[in-house]
Amino acid sequence: MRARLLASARRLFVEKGYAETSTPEIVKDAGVTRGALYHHFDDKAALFDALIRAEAESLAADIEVAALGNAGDSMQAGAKAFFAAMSHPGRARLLLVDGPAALGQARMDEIDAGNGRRTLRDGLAAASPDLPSEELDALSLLLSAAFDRAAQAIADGTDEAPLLAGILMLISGVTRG
Amino acid sequence: MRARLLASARRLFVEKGYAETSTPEIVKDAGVTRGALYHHFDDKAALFDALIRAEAESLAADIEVAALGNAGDSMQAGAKAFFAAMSHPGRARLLLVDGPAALGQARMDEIDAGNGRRTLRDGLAAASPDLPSEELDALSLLLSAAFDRAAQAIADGTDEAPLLAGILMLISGVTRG
DNA sequence: TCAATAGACATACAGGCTGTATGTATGCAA
DNA sequence: TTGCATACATACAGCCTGTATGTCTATTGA
Repeated sequence: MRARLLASARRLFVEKGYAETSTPEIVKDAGVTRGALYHHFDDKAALFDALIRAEAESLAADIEVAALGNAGDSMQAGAKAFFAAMSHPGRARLLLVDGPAALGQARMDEIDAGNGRRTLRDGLAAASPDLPSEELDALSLLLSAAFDRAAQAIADGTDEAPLLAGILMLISGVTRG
Repeated sequence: MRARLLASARRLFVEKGYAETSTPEIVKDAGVTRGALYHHFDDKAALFDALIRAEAESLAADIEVAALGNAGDSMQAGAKAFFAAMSHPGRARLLLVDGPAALGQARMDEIDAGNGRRTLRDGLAAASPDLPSEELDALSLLLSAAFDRAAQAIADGTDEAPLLAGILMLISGVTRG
């Protein structure tokens, strides 16, 4: 039941966006009543929060799987794994557009537990051990923004190759000096 | 009247966000009725669209002014001018959070007329004439995402210096080859 | 000068959505 | 079997959006 609601919500949120999807639509799609929805979730935002948490978990799991497949240069492998996992239909919209808008960037960071940025920071720190800590923070923030924007563009149909190349240029530019 | 509505809308949108601000609140703050609002704007989104257009114009104007002041290295001067202009209260939220969420990234790009990205692309092209066109597109997209995220972080209270340094590191890493 | 019209606003209303309060059935526990 | 909690359904109140309608003023054209 909870799962049915989450599945219907995901489909509709991906298709029309969070704000434009009403709870009557969701429960109609799931074949239940609004009573069931408000029994399992405090409100519409809580339903979305649960959905986003599940999506973030799936993302992390997919990245882990893909990273095992891509051996070699860890940064390039990580970037490819991220893009592959992020290309799951609807994921970019949920995690990069509607999530921050509806729940706030702070809550999104909380859900992500800094997963992406932390990994990135660790990679940078390993490649450039002499960077001061605050500079590592700044660079990982900036690069994760670039990653996110690239994933969004790819989801919107932009060719992946130049974006991947661009990301790798940015990273190598930093790690070289 | 239009101006009064836009001013009240801006204050409330900045304070509480677009979705959480109702038209009755706006007109109450402006001291008029909803009739006036719907006389001047097609709907709430059109009011927000007009507000965003004005904000984007102010941003462009402020950047131009600041850029005249900051002579020297054009990239560093441009970055400083961008951050300074973007630190105008509420601007980051309007242009980087609520704008894309409510109007869509496509509409935001249309309003911006690609101003920021185009400038960035021109700068990159001048510094690295041998980069292929599609790579310039990718890099300017990625870097503008980094610029935006940095501006957001600064608006949220993060120290500007490491972010500016990080941006310049990213750019110099790319332009050096 | 006077009627006709357009613009600027106010008022009133219909429909939809959210969240809550209330009702009902089912299973478990004492 | 009596009591209670859980899982839902139904009903309701309040708010919000967008539209329809009314009013007043300024302007235009004859």
